[in-house]
Amino acid sequence: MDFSNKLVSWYQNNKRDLPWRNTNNPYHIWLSEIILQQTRVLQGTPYYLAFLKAFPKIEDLANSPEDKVLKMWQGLGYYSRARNLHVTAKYIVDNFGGEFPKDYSEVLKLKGVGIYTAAAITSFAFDMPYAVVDGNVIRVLSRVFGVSIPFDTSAGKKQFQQLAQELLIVKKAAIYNQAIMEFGAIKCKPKSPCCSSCHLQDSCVAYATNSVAQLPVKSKKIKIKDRFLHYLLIEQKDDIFFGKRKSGIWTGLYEFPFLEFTRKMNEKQVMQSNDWQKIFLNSTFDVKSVSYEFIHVLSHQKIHAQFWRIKANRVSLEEYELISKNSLLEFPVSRLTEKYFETIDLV
DNA sequence: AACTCGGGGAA
DNA sequence: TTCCCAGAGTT
Repeated sequence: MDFSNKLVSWYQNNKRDLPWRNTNNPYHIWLSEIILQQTRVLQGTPYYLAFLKAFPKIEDLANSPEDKVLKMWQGLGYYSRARNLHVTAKYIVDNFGGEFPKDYSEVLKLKGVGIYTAAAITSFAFDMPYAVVDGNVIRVLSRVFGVSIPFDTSAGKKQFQQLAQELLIVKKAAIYNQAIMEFGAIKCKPKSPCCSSCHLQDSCVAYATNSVAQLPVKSKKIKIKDRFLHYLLIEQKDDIFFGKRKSGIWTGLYEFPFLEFTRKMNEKQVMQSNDWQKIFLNSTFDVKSVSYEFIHVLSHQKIHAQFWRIKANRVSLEEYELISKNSLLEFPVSRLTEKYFETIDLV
């Protein structure tokens, strides 16, 4: 039996029971695919179930306020996914009467849907012959066929895409795509792959050449930048300054006003900075406490954060609004802010 | 082509 | 620590 049919056969006997399988509903499949982008099944599953419960139909999602969508997405990361999910739900309701487009090029046009997700949706929902290429597929193909070109280059992407499309069983697109990804996820794993019990061992180039651990090949490595943030919880009576981020990391989430530095600053240095003095120039203030340093590590940033609790009068901050302290937990916030909330009494 | 965008789990 | 996860959008 050839590679593709072996995979399908393996899949039918070894697949996990996941909540977005065994459905042809394109709304459900789209939702699951957006949630699972760069996200593990274990982490994404509870979000998928919660979204379907809160928004049973795409119209429910389209009619929701963005802040509610972001609040439900809180903790999952890559928040542009949630904003694009919401934008696309409205777009489908407005332009397609709530019915998911069936044309590949139309699906690919949707915000937040790239070539992987377009192939996943059209194949899983409509059994159309588009091969998926995700991290799992790249790993399986690079090892089995000994493809050592870096996958994060344009030439590499093209080569893996072409190989995947050649291997696709056109008449069984949905199950084949599921099979190769499932095989990569639970058998041909990144770190300790199960080669000893692998039914493709005899035909695996990487296994024969003892290069399983060296594949796939990635060319660039990201460098992490340190950021030093001082969040200011400025309280005026029972209110506190809070605002929605407009750009950069955590766009769309809410946060306290903050001062940012490129190096570690002590409290005195922070209070002597121009940014601090600009905020408190015409006001009276009293620093009640300063938290310890929270270390928040992201893929490309290491954030050092401290939270200042300050009572003040006559502060004005244009980009922020004064909200009631006891409503803070209703807003979508980053995991960093959420973790800070877990350490204090807000009232 | 390079950069940006989260958070967590596994080794 | 390092890697990478059912990647996409912007510059």
